[in-house]
Amino acid sequence: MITYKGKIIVIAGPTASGKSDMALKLAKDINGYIINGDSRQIYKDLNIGTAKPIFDEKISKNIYLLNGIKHFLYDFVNPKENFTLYEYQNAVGTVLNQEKGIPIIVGGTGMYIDSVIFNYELIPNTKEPKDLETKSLEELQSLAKDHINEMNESDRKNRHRLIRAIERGGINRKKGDMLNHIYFVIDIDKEILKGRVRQRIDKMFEDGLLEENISLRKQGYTYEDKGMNSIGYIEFKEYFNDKISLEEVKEKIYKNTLSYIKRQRTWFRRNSESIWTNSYEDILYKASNFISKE
RNA sequence: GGUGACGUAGCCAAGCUGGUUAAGGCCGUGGUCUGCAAAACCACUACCAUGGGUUCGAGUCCCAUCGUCACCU
Repeated sequence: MITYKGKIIVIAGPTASGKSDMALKLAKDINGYIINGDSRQIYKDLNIGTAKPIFDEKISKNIYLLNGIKHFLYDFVNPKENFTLYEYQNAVGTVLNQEKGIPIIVGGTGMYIDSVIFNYELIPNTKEPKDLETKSLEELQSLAKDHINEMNESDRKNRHRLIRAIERGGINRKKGDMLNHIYFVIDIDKEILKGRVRQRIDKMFEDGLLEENISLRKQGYTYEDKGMNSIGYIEFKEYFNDKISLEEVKEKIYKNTLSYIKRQRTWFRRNSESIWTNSYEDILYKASNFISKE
Protein backbone atom coordinates (compact mmCIF):
# COMPACT_ATOMS: atom_id res chain seq x y z
CA MET A 1 0.00 0.00 0.00
CA ILE A 2 1.11 3.52 -0.80
CA THR A 3 0.41 6.13 1.86
CA TYR A 4 1.68 9.13 -0.06
CA LYS A 5 -1.04 11.74 -0.51
CA GLY A 6 0.68 14.17 -2.87
CA LYS A 7 0.52 14.51 -6.60
CA ILE A 8 2.29 12.27 -9.04
CA ILE A 9 2.85 12.37 -12.76
CA VAL A 10 3.12 9.27 -14.93
CA ILE A 11 4.88 9.18 -18.25
CA ALA A 12 4.34 5.74 -19.68
CA GLY A 13 4.51 4.38 -23.16
CA PRO A 14 6.03 1.74 -25.37
CA THR A 15 9.70 1.00 -25.69
CA ALA A 16 11.65 3.48 -27.78
CA SER A 17 8.92 6.07 -27.61
CA GLY A 18 11.21 8.66 -26.07
CA LYS A 19 9.53 8.77 -22.69
CA SER A 20 12.77 9.14 -20.75
CA ASP A 21 13.69 12.30 -22.62
CA MET A 22 10.23 13.73 -22.12
CA ALA A 23 10.39 12.97 -18.42
CA LEU A 24 13.80 14.51 -18.01
CA LYS A 25 12.68 17.73 -19.68
CA LEU A 26 9.55 17.83 -17.62
CA ALA A 27 11.44 17.23 -14.40
CA LYS A 28 13.62 20.24 -15.14
CA ASP A 29 10.68 22.44 -16.08
CA ILE A 30 8.53 21.65 -13.07
CA ASN A 31 11.24 20.92 -10.55
CA GLY A 32 10.44 17.28 -10.22
CA TYR A 33 12.30 14.03 -9.75
CA ILE A 34 12.13 10.76 -11.57
CA ILE A 35 11.16 7.29 -10.41
CA ASN A 36 11.84 4.29 -12.58
CA GLY A 37 8.73 2.50 -13.80
CA ASP A 38 10.56 -0.09 -15.80
CA SER A 39 10.93 -3.64 -14.62
CA ARG A 40 14.31 -4.15 -16.30
CA GLN A 41 16.18 -0.97 -15.57
CA ILE A 42 15.99 -1.82 -11.89
CA TYR A 43 18.68 -4.43 -12.45
CA LYS A 44 22.36 -3.96 -11.91
CA ASP A 45 24.76 -4.87 -14.71
CA LEU A 46 22.06 -4.94 -17.38
CA ASN A 47 22.79 -1.66 -19.09
CA ILE A 48 22.89 -1.60 -22.86
CA GLY A 49 20.07 -4.04 -23.52
CA THR A 50 17.72 -2.35 -21.09
CA ALA A 51 18.53 1.09 -22.50
CA LYS A 52 19.26 2.28 -19.00
CA PRO A 53 20.04 5.99 -18.84
CA ILE A 54 23.69 6.88 -18.51
CA PHE A 55 23.86 8.84 -15.30
CA ASP A 56 26.26 11.61 -14.37
CA GLU A 57 26.80 10.41 -10.84
CA LYS A 58 25.59 8.07 -8.17
CA ILE A 59 24.38 9.69 -4.99
CA SER A 60 23.51 6.60 -2.99
CA LYS A 61 22.32 3.02 -3.32
CA ASN A 62 19.50 3.66 -5.71
CA ILE A 63 19.68 7.37 -6.37
CA TYR A 64 21.39 8.69 -9.47
CA LEU A 65 21.82 12.14 -10.91
CA LEU A 66 21.33 13.06 -14.57
CA ASN A 67 21.30 16.68 -15.72
CA GLY A 68 20.85 17.63 -12.11
CA ILE A 69 17.67 15.58 -11.82
CA LYS A 70 17.40 12.86 -9.22
CA HIS A 71 16.57 9.40 -10.54
CA PHE A 72 15.33 6.72 -8.18
CA LEU A 73 15.16 2.95 -8.33
CA TYR A 74 17.54 2.33 -11.16
CA ASP A 75 20.31 -0.19 -11.13
CA PHE A 76 19.89 -1.55 -7.65
CA VAL A 77 18.63 -5.14 -7.88
CA ASN A 78 20.79 -8.19 -8.49
CA PRO A 79 19.57 -9.90 -11.69
CA LYS A 80 19.68 -13.23 -9.88
CA GLU A 81 17.30 -11.97 -7.28
CA ASN A 82 13.60 -12.74 -7.35
CA PHE A 83 12.30 -9.20 -7.25
CA THR A 84 8.56 -8.86 -6.85
CA LEU A 85 5.84 -6.36 -7.45
CA TYR A 86 5.42 -5.97 -3.72
CA GLU A 87 9.02 -4.93 -3.28
CA TYR A 88 8.76 -2.52 -6.14
CA GLN A 89 5.66 -0.88 -4.78
CA ASN A 90 7.25 -0.68 -1.37
CA ALA A 91 10.40 0.89 -2.71
CA VAL A 92 8.41 3.52 -4.59
CA GLY A 93 6.35 4.23 -1.49
CA THR A 94 9.49 4.88 0.51
CA VAL A 95 10.82 7.30 -2.08
CA LEU A 96 7.52 9.15 -2.30
CA ASN A 97 7.34 9.64 1.45
CA GLN A 98 10.89 10.92 1.75
CA GLU A 99 11.42 13.09 -1.26
CA LYS A 100 10.37 16.70 -1.85
CA GLY A 101 9.20 17.90 -5.25
CA ILE A 102 6.92 16.43 -7.85
CA PRO A 103 7.47 12.74 -8.56
CA ILE A 104 7.44 11.65 -12.17
CA ILE A 105 7.22 7.95 -12.66
CA VAL A 106 8.59 6.91 -16.05
CA GLY A 107 8.57 3.53 -17.67
CA GLY A 108 6.97 0.91 -19.81
CA THR A 109 5.94 -1.67 -17.24
CA GLY A 110 2.24 -1.08 -16.86
CA MET A 111 1.74 -3.39 -13.95
CA TYR A 112 4.54 -1.82 -11.92
CA ILE A 113 3.26 1.67 -12.54
CA ASP A 114 -0.36 0.78 -11.89
CA SER A 115 0.48 -1.00 -8.67
CA VAL A 116 1.55 2.41 -7.39
CA ILE A 117 -1.00 4.69 -9.04
CA PHE A 118 -3.98 2.48 -8.32
CA ASN A 119 -2.55 1.41 -5.00
CA TYR A 120 -2.78 -2.36 -5.16
CA GLU A 121 -3.16 -3.97 -1.79
CA LEU A 122 -0.22 -6.31 -1.73
CA ILE A 123 0.93 -8.45 1.13
CA PRO A 124 4.44 -9.76 1.57
CA ASN A 125 4.91 -13.31 0.40
CA THR A 126 5.27 -15.58 3.36
CA LYS A 127 4.51 -19.04 2.06
CA GLU A 128 7.33 -21.03 0.68
CA PRO A 129 6.65 -21.94 -2.90
CA LYS A 130 5.23 -25.43 -3.25
CA ASP A 131 6.60 -27.71 -5.92
CA LEU A 132 4.01 -26.67 -8.41
CA GLU A 133 6.38 -25.85 -11.23
CA THR A 134 6.56 -29.41 -12.43
CA LYS A 135 2.84 -30.05 -12.40
CA SER A 136 0.92 -30.30 -15.63
CA LEU A 137 -1.63 -27.76 -16.67
CA GLU A 138 -4.45 -30.16 -15.87
CA GLU A 139 -3.10 -30.85 -12.39
CA LEU A 140 -2.78 -27.16 -11.70
CA GLN A 141 -6.30 -26.53 -12.89
CA SER A 142 -7.58 -29.21 -10.61
CA LEU A 143 -5.66 -27.81 -7.63
CA ALA A 144 -7.01 -24.36 -8.38
CA LYS A 145 -10.56 -25.52 -8.89
CA ASP A 146 -11.92 -23.40 -6.03
CA HIS A 147 -10.69 -20.24 -7.70
CA ILE A 148 -11.10 -21.09 -11.32
CA ASN A 149 -14.52 -19.53 -11.54
CA GLU A 150 -12.96 -16.18 -10.80
CA MET A 151 -10.48 -16.63 -13.62
CA ASN A 152 -11.05 -15.91 -17.25
CA GLU A 153 -10.48 -18.10 -20.28
CA SER A 154 -6.97 -16.82 -20.75
CA ASP A 155 -5.86 -17.15 -17.14
CA ARG A 156 -7.21 -20.64 -16.71
CA LYS A 157 -4.64 -21.89 -19.17
CA ASN A 158 -1.89 -19.76 -17.78
CA ARG A 159 0.43 -21.75 -15.52
CA HIS A 160 1.81 -18.68 -13.76
CA ARG A 161 -1.60 -17.41 -12.84
CA LEU A 162 -2.83 -20.84 -11.74
CA ILE A 163 0.19 -21.34 -9.51
CA ARG A 164 -0.30 -17.89 -8.10
CA ALA A 165 -3.95 -18.55 -7.35
CA ILE A 166 -3.11 -21.81 -5.59
CA GLU A 167 -0.31 -20.32 -3.50
CA ARG A 168 -2.30 -17.29 -2.54
CA GLY A 169 -5.54 -19.17 -2.10
CA GLY A 170 -7.56 -17.09 -4.49
CA ILE A 171 -7.57 -14.01 -6.61
CA ASN A 172 -6.83 -10.65 -5.05
CA ARG A 173 -7.88 -7.46 -6.77
CA LYS A 174 -8.00 -5.19 -3.74
CA LYS A 175 -7.03 -1.58 -4.11
CA GLY A 176 -6.47 1.25 -1.70
CA ASP A 177 -7.07 4.91 -2.50
CA MET A 178 -5.97 5.90 -5.95
CA LEU A 179 -3.14 8.42 -6.00
CA ASN A 180 -3.75 11.97 -7.17
CA HIS A 181 -2.19 11.60 -10.56
CA ILE A 182 -2.07 12.50 -14.21
CA TYR A 183 -1.26 9.66 -16.57
CA PHE A 184 0.46 10.36 -19.88
CA VAL A 185 1.07 7.71 -22.49
CA ILE A 186 3.47 8.56 -25.27
CA ASP A 187 1.63 7.96 -28.50
CA ILE A 188 3.68 7.35 -31.62
CA ASP A 189 2.75 6.10 -35.04
CA LYS A 190 3.60 2.45 -35.23
CA GLU A 191 5.60 2.63 -38.43
CA ILE A 192 7.77 5.38 -37.05
CA LEU A 193 8.24 3.41 -33.86
CA LYS A 194 9.33 0.37 -35.87
CA GLY A 195 12.02 2.43 -37.52
CA ARG A 196 13.20 3.69 -34.17
CA VAL A 197 13.34 0.20 -32.78
CA ARG A 198 15.59 -0.85 -35.67
CA GLN A 199 17.91 2.05 -35.06
CA ARG A 200 17.94 1.49 -31.36
CA ILE A 201 18.91 -2.16 -31.73
CA ASP A 202 21.65 -1.30 -34.22
CA LYS A 203 22.93 1.22 -31.74
CA MET A 204 22.87 -1.33 -28.94
CA PHE A 205 25.04 -3.65 -30.97
CA GLU A 206 27.42 -0.81 -31.80
CA ASP A 207 27.58 0.05 -28.14
CA GLY A 208 28.56 -3.50 -27.31
CA LEU A 209 25.49 -5.55 -26.53
CA LEU A 210 27.32 -8.74 -27.45
CA GLU A 211 30.24 -7.77 -25.23
CA GLU A 212 27.85 -7.01 -22.39
CA ASN A 213 26.37 -10.48 -22.68
CA ILE A 214 29.81 -12.06 -22.75
CA SER A 215 30.78 -10.11 -19.68
CA LEU A 216 27.58 -11.05 -17.85
CA ARG A 217 28.32 -14.70 -18.47
CA LYS A 218 31.82 -14.22 -17.17
CA GLN A 219 30.42 -12.66 -14.03
CA GLY A 220 28.45 -15.81 -13.44
CA TYR A 221 25.02 -14.82 -14.66
CA THR A 222 23.02 -17.33 -16.65
CA TYR A 223 20.01 -16.94 -18.87
CA GLU A 224 17.97 -18.69 -16.20
CA ASP A 225 18.37 -15.73 -13.86
CA LYS A 226 15.27 -13.59 -13.49
CA GLY A 227 16.79 -10.43 -14.80
CA MET A 228 18.41 -12.16 -17.72
CA ASN A 229 15.05 -13.18 -19.10
CA SER A 230 14.84 -9.86 -20.87
CA ILE A 231 14.79 -8.77 -24.45
CA GLY A 232 18.32 -8.06 -25.56
CA TYR A 233 19.75 -10.83 -23.40
CA ILE A 234 17.69 -13.99 -23.57
CA GLU A 235 18.06 -14.01 -27.36
CA PHE A 236 21.79 -14.58 -26.92
CA LYS A 237 21.23 -17.86 -25.14
CA GLU A 238 20.94 -19.73 -28.41
CA TYR A 239 23.81 -17.78 -29.89
CA PHE A 240 26.15 -19.04 -27.20
CA ASN A 241 24.87 -22.56 -27.73
CA ASP A 242 25.97 -22.24 -31.35
CA LYS A 243 22.42 -22.50 -32.53
CA ILE A 244 21.94 -19.16 -34.26
CA SER A 245 23.96 -16.38 -35.81
CA LEU A 246 24.38 -12.86 -34.56
CA GLU A 247 22.10 -11.64 -37.34
CA GLU A 248 19.40 -13.99 -36.13
CA VAL A 249 19.86 -12.74 -32.59
CA LYS A 250 19.32 -9.23 -33.85
CA GLU A 251 16.21 -10.22 -35.75
CA LYS A 252 14.77 -11.96 -32.72
CA ILE A 253 15.42 -8.95 -30.55
CA TYR A 254 13.58 -6.86 -33.11
CA LYS A 255 10.59 -9.18 -33.26
CA ASN A 256 10.41 -9.61 -29.51
CA THR A 257 10.57 -5.88 -29.05
CA LEU A 258 7.69 -5.35 -31.45
CA SER A 259 5.47 -7.87 -29.77
CA TYR A 260 6.38 -6.37 -26.43
CA ILE A 261 5.34 -2.96 -27.70
CA LYS A 262 2.05 -4.42 -28.78
CA ARG A 263 1.41 -5.78 -25.29
CA GLN A 264 2.39 -2.49 -23.75
CA ARG A 265 -0.12 -0.64 -25.87
CA THR A 266 -2.82 -3.12 -24.95
CA TRP A 267 -2.10 -2.57 -21.29
CA PHE A 268 -2.10 1.20 -21.47
CA ARG A 269 -5.28 1.30 -23.54
CA ARG A 270 -7.16 -0.18 -20.58
CA ASN A 271 -6.88 3.03 -18.64
CA SER A 272 -9.45 5.31 -20.20
CA GLU A 273 -8.28 8.24 -18.10
CA SER A 274 -4.83 8.32 -19.62
CA ILE A 275 -3.76 11.07 -21.96
CA TRP A 276 -2.21 9.84 -25.18
CA THR A 277 0.11 12.38 -26.69
CA ASN A 278 3.44 12.85 -28.32
CA SER A 279 3.74 16.56 -27.77
CA TYR A 280 6.02 17.83 -25.04
CA GLU A 281 4.20 21.17 -25.01
CA ASP A 282 0.98 19.33 -24.40
CA ILE A 283 2.48 17.37 -21.54
CA LEU A 284 4.08 20.42 -19.97
CA TYR A 285 0.87 22.42 -20.20
CA LYS A 286 -1.35 19.73 -18.76
CA ALA A 287 1.17 18.72 -16.11
CA SER A 288 1.56 22.33 -14.99
CA ASN A 289 -2.18 22.74 -14.70
CA PHE A 290 -2.40 19.54 -12.76
CA ILE A 291 0.25 20.68 -10.30
CA SER A 292 -1.16 24.12 -9.73
CA LYS A 293 -4.78 23.21 -9.22
CA GLU A 294 -6.03 22.46 -5.76
C1' G B 1 8.26 -25.16 -79.40
C1' G B 2 8.30 -30.12 -76.40
C1' U B 3 8.15 -32.84 -71.72
C1' G B 4 7.48 -32.89 -66.52
C1' A B 5 6.37 -30.84 -61.72
C1' C B 6 3.80 -27.37 -59.16
C1' G B 7 -0.11 -23.39 -58.11
C1' U B 8 -3.96 -24.12 -50.55
C1' A B 9 -4.49 -17.40 -45.82
C1' G B 10 0.39 -11.69 -46.10
C1' C B 11 4.54 -15.71 -45.94
C1' C B 12 5.99 -21.08 -45.20
C1' A B 13 3.23 -25.43 -45.39
C1' A B 14 0.07 -30.43 -44.40
C1' G B 15 -3.94 -32.48 -46.75
C1' C B 16 -3.81 -35.47 -52.92
C1' U B 17 -6.64 -44.38 -51.69
C1' G B 18 -12.71 -37.83 -53.06
C1' G B 19 -17.21 -37.32 -47.56
C1' U B 20 -19.18 -33.64 -40.82
C1' U B 21 -16.15 -27.44 -38.65
C1' A B 22 -9.30 -27.24 -44.79
C1' A B 23 -3.54 -29.47 -39.87
C1' G B 24 0.58 -26.75 -38.12
C1' G B 25 4.17 -22.69 -38.03
C1' C B 26 5.54 -17.47 -38.91
C1' C B 27 3.75 -12.58 -39.39
C1' G B 28 -0.36 -9.54 -38.14
C1' U B 29 -4.65 -7.93 -35.22
C1' G B 30 -7.65 -7.80 -30.76
C1' G B 31 -7.51 -9.24 -25.75
C1' U B 32 -6.26 -11.11 -20.50
C1' C B 33 -3.52 -9.02 -16.35
C1' U B 34 -2.49 -7.50 -8.15
C1' G B 35 4.22 -10.89 -6.91
C1' C B 36 8.82 -14.13 -13.12
C1' A B 37 5.14 -8.72 -16.34
C1' A B 38 10.81 -7.07 -21.44
C1' A B 39 6.93 -12.74 -18.19
C1' A B 40 2.97 -16.03 -19.14
C1' C B 41 -1.56 -16.83 -21.46
C1' C B 42 -6.31 -16.44 -24.65
C1' A B 43 -8.94 -15.31 -29.20
C1' C B 44 -9.23 -14.06 -34.39
C1' U B 45 -7.35 -14.32 -39.63
C1' A B 46 -8.68 -19.36 -46.55
C1' C B 47 -14.41 -17.69 -51.98
C1' C B 48 -8.01 -24.27 -51.81
C1' A B 49 -4.97 -20.05 -59.55
C1' U B 50 -9.25 -19.60 -63.26
C1' G B 51 -13.15 -21.98 -66.29
C1' G B 52 -15.55 -26.37 -67.39
C1' G B 53 -16.51 -31.71 -66.47
C1' U B 54 -17.20 -36.54 -63.61
C1' U B 55 -19.87 -37.53 -58.91
C1' C B 56 -25.16 -37.84 -54.26
C1' G B 57 -20.57 -35.17 -52.82
C1' A B 58 -13.99 -32.40 -55.18
C1' G B 59 -8.59 -28.63 -52.52
C1' U B 60 -8.45 -33.91 -53.49
C1' C B 61 -10.24 -37.31 -60.09
C1' C B 62 -10.50 -35.56 -65.70
C1' C B 63 -10.00 -31.55 -69.51
C1' A B 64 -8.78 -26.63 -70.87
C1' U B 65 -6.68 -21.84 -69.77
C1' C B 66 -3.30 -18.74 -67.17
C1' G B 67 1.06 -18.55 -64.13
C1' U B 68 5.70 -20.39 -61.78
C1' C B 69 9.76 -23.66 -61.93
C1' A B 70 12.83 -27.57 -63.97
C1' C B 71 14.60 -30.20 -67.94
C1' C B 72 14.88 -31.08 -73.38
C1' U B 73 15.47 -29.57 -78.83
